[in-house]
Parts: sequence; structure tokens; C-alpha cells
Amino acid sequence: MDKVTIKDIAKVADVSYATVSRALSGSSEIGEATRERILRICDEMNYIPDSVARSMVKKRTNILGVVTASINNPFMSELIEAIEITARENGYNLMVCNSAYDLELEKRQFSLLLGRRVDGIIVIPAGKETVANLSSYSTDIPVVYVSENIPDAGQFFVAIDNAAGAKLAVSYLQSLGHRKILYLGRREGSLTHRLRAEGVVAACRELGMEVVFKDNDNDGKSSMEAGCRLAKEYFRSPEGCTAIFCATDALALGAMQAADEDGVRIPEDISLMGFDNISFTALPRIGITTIEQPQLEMARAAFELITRSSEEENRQSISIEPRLVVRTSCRSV
Amino acid sequence: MDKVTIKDIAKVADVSYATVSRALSGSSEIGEATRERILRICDEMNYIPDSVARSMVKKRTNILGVVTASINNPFMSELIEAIEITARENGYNLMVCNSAYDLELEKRQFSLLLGRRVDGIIVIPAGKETVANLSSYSTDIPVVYVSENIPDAGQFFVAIDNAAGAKLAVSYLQSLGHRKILYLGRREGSLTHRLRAEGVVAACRELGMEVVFKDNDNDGKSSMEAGCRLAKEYFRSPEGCTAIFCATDALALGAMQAADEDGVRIPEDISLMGFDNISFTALPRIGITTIEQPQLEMARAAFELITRSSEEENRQSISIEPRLVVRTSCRSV
DNA sequence: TTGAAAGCGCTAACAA
DNA sequence: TTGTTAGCGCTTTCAA
Repeated sequence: MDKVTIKDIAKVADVSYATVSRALSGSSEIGEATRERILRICDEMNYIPDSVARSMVKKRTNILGVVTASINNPFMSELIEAIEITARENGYNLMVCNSAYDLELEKRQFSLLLGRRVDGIIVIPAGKETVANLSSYSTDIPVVYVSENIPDAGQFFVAIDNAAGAKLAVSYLQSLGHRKILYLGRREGSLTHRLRAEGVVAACRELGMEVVFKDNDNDGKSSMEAGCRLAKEYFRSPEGCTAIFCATDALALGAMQAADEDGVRIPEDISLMGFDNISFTALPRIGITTIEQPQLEMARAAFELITRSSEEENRQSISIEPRLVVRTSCRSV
Repeated sequence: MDKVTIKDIAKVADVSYATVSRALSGSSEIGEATRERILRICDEMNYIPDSVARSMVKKRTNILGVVTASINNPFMSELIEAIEITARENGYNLMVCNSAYDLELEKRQFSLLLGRRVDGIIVIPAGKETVANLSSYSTDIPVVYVSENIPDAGQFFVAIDNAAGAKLAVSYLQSLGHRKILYLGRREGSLTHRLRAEGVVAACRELGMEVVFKDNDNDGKSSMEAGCRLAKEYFRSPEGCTAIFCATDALALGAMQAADEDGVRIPEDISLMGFDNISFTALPRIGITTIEQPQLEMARAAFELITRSSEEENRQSISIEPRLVVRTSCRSV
């Protein structure tokens, strides 16, 4: 039993196969009676149009490619889910490729997507070289970079306003009476992190607060392990901070572990804040106050950028407003 | 500047475009010299073969469809990542569709993938009606159901041996000296859950242990909220159990929250186990001992089933062995 | 070893 | 309103 095609339908309906195509595409150039008859026959014969063939002639696939540094990372999987929702609402499917934080693999995946003739590619970057790497491919397929390691210019990107997020956090701590805070996990490697750190410095200056730094020299990622190590280092020679603001939630989770192991109570002895609002932070026993990156908004912005890209001559970016999520890891002093 | 096609290459190389195709496909029916020359030209002209056109004639897309109940759910996102890895290793890309636990949407997504002419579909079911719903589509595309709500027969599926997992947990608790345990969250709705519950009953009988049940009548999901509610009900009228074994990690997380709120200490007052080994359970302050479903193994099994499906006449299933993951939520009594 | 040509299933002019 | 036909970019016979 072979797949039923448009020609089989045409034969049964006794029309040309162009007419079947018209019935299916909702064209107006067709009689109401024939349309209904054809549609009924399609239904009876379980006909499902071949999107490969359709893509071939229409030169669009209605597929969006996603190259992500991880599928499993909670922040990213939430973002991917948001992208899938947005794509689906607009008649697109998602082809999801994992770069596993590997720049070479990222290039391969990107190139593969190009060959698939996807209508656009959303990249959640594997590293700070990502943009340079991928923008060297000459292609007319629109590309947008989301969330991290954002380039200076020349490409589409969407990210939250990291400086504003930092300020949100610092202001909140200030309102709680904190005057001296530790900013944990500053890292030079990524622009995102630099913007956050700069935001902290600016906000502290503006609000008359003191900030001390515990940098993450490790060029690895902002992992829980790094957070734990850094926090322990601080606990060993504390400088009187009443709150720790971590560059990411993963670091905050690690700092929380360090505190537990070193007998430092949160929030009684020290307040703790993260950044990202990954789902982990909402768990019982964790309850970390943090700055949310609204993934659905980011997904919509990325989609807009991709589908409207032809309209805009000059490449541009979209900045998303972060949001404070208060839980139980901070107290007033 | 238009996309460069096989014809452009042919023109430059001054050969027929069939020859270019042969050079690219690694055919043996071509001179070594011409092949190298053509490949070099392809490289110079940044030629990327059009997989849509290729799929059109080869009648395979090298795309695997995934219909999942959630992208964001930690267990599923880990499973999807594992599927992506397996697929990539074998030259496939993934088209990921979210059913959002919605059976109607699940059907639509499935049908869409059929139209996309994917080479196989992996379904992480949205509910117990999933298999009945989807197997009504007549198609020659192989389908495999993974992980939950498994049918009785007639379809490919891969799942862990839930009864064995239950036994693993019960034996572990027994070895710790527990003699009476609470099984929290039994649910009639899903076969997976029924198998787990039956496994618990069998293991307890075998090991001479007593088990009391706290069922999840709620036909909703095995959520943290349900776990919290159920555990609180139990705490209100305890029956002397020294350990709680939850049907899923999500329930266990909820039970942990309930314990915290009711002043019940874990593991001092009562031991706690989960099932699934979602990443949450490994977090500091959580540390729930649980039964792991090895996602990579499951992904490989699903892939095998799909790609070998033509070889096997009779549909079959693969059962994966679960594994005990010991953390800090249980103590010996 | 290479070229010519048919055709994959569909859409979109152009004709009728 | 409907039919005819020319492709879309590629692979794969069949000839040369």
C-alpha cells in the first residue's frame, strides 16, 4: 500500500491535480461544490499533503532551526519550550540541535540547518566565539542570537537588559537595609556577565552601597561547583557583607550548598540572590530570590526578528525587561 | 545573490550535473581527479546540498520526529537530549513537537510529522489514550512510545522495568531496617504507575514488609502539589511507617515540602525515596534517594526500534533496567 | 567514466 | 472555474 498523493485524489475525484491543490490551499479560484467533494475524498483516503514536496516548490519549509548549547539545562529547555509554542502558533515546526557547548559541533549543526533550508535559525550560543563563527557563513537565512554572549553589533539578537536586572536586585537588597554586598561569580568571558557586573557597580554607586567581588576566574561555566567553591572562599575570610548576589542561579545554588556545609544560615546570617529564575530556585528548601528572564517574551521577540527580518534593513536587537522574583532567601537587616 | 545549486557547480566544473551528484555522494563511478576537482569547487563556492530536494527523491528525510508531553519537564528534557545525541550519531536531525499533555494537540503534532515525511516518530505520551489515538493513523512510518502509559501490545515501546525499580527501592529500604513503609501517589490512570505499585506489593510480600497506601485519586499529574497534599494527609494520621516511597520524584519533592512545613525531619523522623532521578533530586538540601531511568539507554533502544522496524515483523518492546541512586534522604532504623 | 533525461509530489503561471 | 505544463534541486536509471 503506497502513500496516497495528490494524483490519486485527482483520479478519484475526476479532476486535474491542480484542482486538488487548489482545494487544499483554500484558493478562491474553485467552485464550492468541487472543493467540498475533493476535501471529502482527501479525508476518506487519509491523504496527508507531502510538505517536503511543498517546500521544494514554495522555497520555504516552515521549519525554524534551533541550535542550543544544551537541551537539558533548565533555563534553556524552558526557553526552547517557549520558542516551540511561539513557532507552533505561527505554523512553524522546530528542528532542535544540541551544540553541547562545543563550538565545532555548533558550526556543524548550523551548517546542517542551512542545508535543511529552514526558514530561520535561533541560536542559544555555546560560547563567546559563537557569533564570529556563525556569521562567517554567507546565507540569506535570518539568524537571531538569544540570551547569552551577545555580540556588539551587526547581528540580530535578543537578551534581557542585564544592567537593569542587576539594578533590580541591588535596589531590592537596599530596600531591605543591606549596605554592603558580595557580588559572586563575575566573569570576563561573556558579555552578559560583564553587563551584569557593570550594572551592579553602577547601581551600588547610585544607591550608596558598597560591593565586594568574588570573581570566577575559572573559564568554565557558571556552575554550582564554582558557586560552592567561591562562597567557601568568601566564608573563610568574610568582609562583612550582609548579602550575596550571584551572577547566576546555578552559582547561587552552589553558594547555598557552601553555606549549609559551613554552617552559615540563609537568610539569617546572610541573604542570597540569584539571576535567571531557573525552575530549581522555586523548589521547597531552596526558595532563592532571583531575577527572571521572561522566556516567552524572549521567544516571541526572537520569532519577530526572524520573520520580519526582510523588512528591516539594518540589523537590530530587542532588549527584554527582567523581573524581580521574591522568595525566601533574603531578609531585612 | 541566489543560492548556489548543483547546476552552478556543474557549469563551473564543466561537467554534467549528474557527475556533481556522483562526486558528492561518494559514488565509485567517477574518476578520482574529477571528484577532487568538483569537491574543491563546491568548497570554493560554499555549496551546501539542498536536503529538501534530496529527501524528495530519496524518500527519506533523515529526520526523526519527537512528540513529547513537555519539553521543559526535567525528565523529558533529559530524555530528549539523549535522543538528540543518538539521532545525531546516526545522521538524523530531530523535529521536536510539544503536546503539552493535550491529547488533541498530540494528534495534530503527530499528523504534522506524518506530513513532514519524517523517518520515524518517538512519542513521549501525553496520556493513557495516546496509543489508541495515534495508532489509528495508518502509516508506514515507524512509531515508538517511550517511558510512560505503555500499551499492552501491538506497538513498539521502550520503558524501564517498573516492577524491578519498585523492588530495588523496597529492598534498599529493607536493607536499612525498614519494615513498614508508605507508598505515596499510587494512581490508576497510568500503566506505568500500576506496574510500580504492583512491584511494591510484590516486593513487600517477598521481603516480609508491610505497606500502606496513600493514593493519588486526583486524575491530574503526579505533581509536587499532589505530593505535598498527600504527605500532609498522612502526617495528620500516621500509621507508623518509617519510610515514604513516592511513585515519582515530583511527588517526593512535594512530600519533602510537606515534611518541612509540618516539622517532620527527613531522614531522622522518616526516610524518603522517589522514582525517576530527575535532576532536581540531586540538588543541595534535597538529596533524594531515588530510582534512575537511564535516559541514554532508553533513547538508544527507541532509536534501534525505529530504524530496525522493517526487519522485525512482529512489533516488540524493550525493557530497560533501572538503577538505585543513593543520596541522603534515607537512614537505617 | 560520463551525460541525458526521467521523475520525486507539489505549486503557480498561463490557457482554455 | 478548471486543465495543462513547467519547474523546484536533486538522484538514478539507461545510454554512450
